[in-house]
Amino acid sequence: MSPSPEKRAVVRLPRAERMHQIESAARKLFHKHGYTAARISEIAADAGISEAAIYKFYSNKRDLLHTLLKDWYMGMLDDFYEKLEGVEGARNRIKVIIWQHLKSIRECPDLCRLFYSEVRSMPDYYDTELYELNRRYTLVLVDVVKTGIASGELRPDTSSALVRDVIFGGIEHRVTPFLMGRSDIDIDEMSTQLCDLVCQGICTPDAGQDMDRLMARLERVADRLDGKTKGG
Amino acid sequence: MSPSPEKRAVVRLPRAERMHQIESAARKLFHKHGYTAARISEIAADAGISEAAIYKFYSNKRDLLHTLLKDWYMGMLDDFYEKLEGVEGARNRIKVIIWQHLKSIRECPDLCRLFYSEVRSMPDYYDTELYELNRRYTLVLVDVVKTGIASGELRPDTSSALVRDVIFGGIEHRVTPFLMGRSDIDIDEMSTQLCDLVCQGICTPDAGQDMDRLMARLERVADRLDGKTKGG
DNA sequence: GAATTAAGTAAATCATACTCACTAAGGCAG
DNA sequence: CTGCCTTAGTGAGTATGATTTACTTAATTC
Repeated sequence: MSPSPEKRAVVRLPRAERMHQIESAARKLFHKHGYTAARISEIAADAGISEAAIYKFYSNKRDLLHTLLKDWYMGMLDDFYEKLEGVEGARNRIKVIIWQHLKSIRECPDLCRLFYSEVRSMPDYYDTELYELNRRYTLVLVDVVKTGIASGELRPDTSSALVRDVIFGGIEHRVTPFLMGRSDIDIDEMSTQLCDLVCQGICTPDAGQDMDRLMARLERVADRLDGKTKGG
Repeated sequence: MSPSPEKRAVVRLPRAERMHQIESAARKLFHKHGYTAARISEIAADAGISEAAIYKFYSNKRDLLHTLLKDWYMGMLDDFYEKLEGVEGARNRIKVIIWQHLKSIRECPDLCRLFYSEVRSMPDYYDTELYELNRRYTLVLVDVVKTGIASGELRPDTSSALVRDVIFGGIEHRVTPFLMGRSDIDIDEMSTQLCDLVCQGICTPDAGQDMDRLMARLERVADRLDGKTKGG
């Protein structure tokens, strides 16, 4: 009945399908063990193929990692453009960018962490496609800031690059405990707080609040006088 | 004259001295090749000993890296306390912290980069002494902000943790091209810009003593009117 | 000057990314 | 239907580099 040394039939899949399986396995195991500790052998086993087969699709382990992250980044970029559509005003647009960025992180903390720890700090990062994608991504914010300066909504001496670094760098630090699995994040609260912090610095101050307070006080005085004179 | 298979005499040094040599070599080679690509064998050769000897002093390659970075961090912490002495006012103290942090980075970009890329993102970072040192380091800023809130100099709804993340995260991003050897940094300009950006957000807006004077006058008027109606 | 400690080594071990030389499935041209 | 050719897939390596082991010998102590 069952031929003894049954040579398990080799399962062959179309290229795209197999790559999808490999990438799923890689993502799972990079997440579980981290990039360095994740073993190609384990990824291969999980994808149902031999180690050597991995190298038919990716030139090396790093290339596999970059493939995962490029997909993620391209999705995030699309989200930016989509969500910004129809939003007017520099402050509102900045808020959307912050919110959307936090949402992407919340959805894929594993990929985000891989990007922070394994890609961005490598010596050859500036030569990678991911660097280019990241540039395009952060450029969205830079352009919003520049437009805001031109329209007069933002201080003319604002450094758009500094705003970019403060926002993306601030988010990165703020989000680290979450990426390490030590806490959760409240996207709405965090985006509001950060946007307020940054904008109350870079928005042209509309001394309005003070004026409001003054008016309110004046009104109270007037009321008092009114009441007194009416009553007396 | 010269004995042929001359067995090169083994040079023995006191522990502290040898460790110093190893750490110098390690720093040099970590800088030259990056942590992963730096070879223990090359570090050993540079320090004038065999590979195996390294393990008499450090439990592994990572431990050697952490030793370098702990020294650096401890020096930075001392600098903070020293430079803050005698500086009054939240805004001035924040400026000093930013300036000093940038100066430390400028002086040791190699160590800074190792910390960013090799230490902070490791899964076990939270269990390391470096994590504790980093906490103490950033706590200096957090305390300054809290004191500033208490004294009324900073907005009462300021999140000290957010300020910390925005400042240290912003600096990290701002400084990355420099760490990668692609640009220089102007400490004075950068610290002024960043401090202005952050403080004009978190400082209670003294929309001018002008406004205050105006309001004081208004109050006097109100009081006088109050007195008049009371008296009359 | 014997005993102990500690600096140092050479050679083995081990883990793991990556390569090589090969097998065979299955679409397609004739 | 059949032989060819592209390509998914494999098993058995190779290479490299961190760490371990078992040992040697210089310095220190009593």
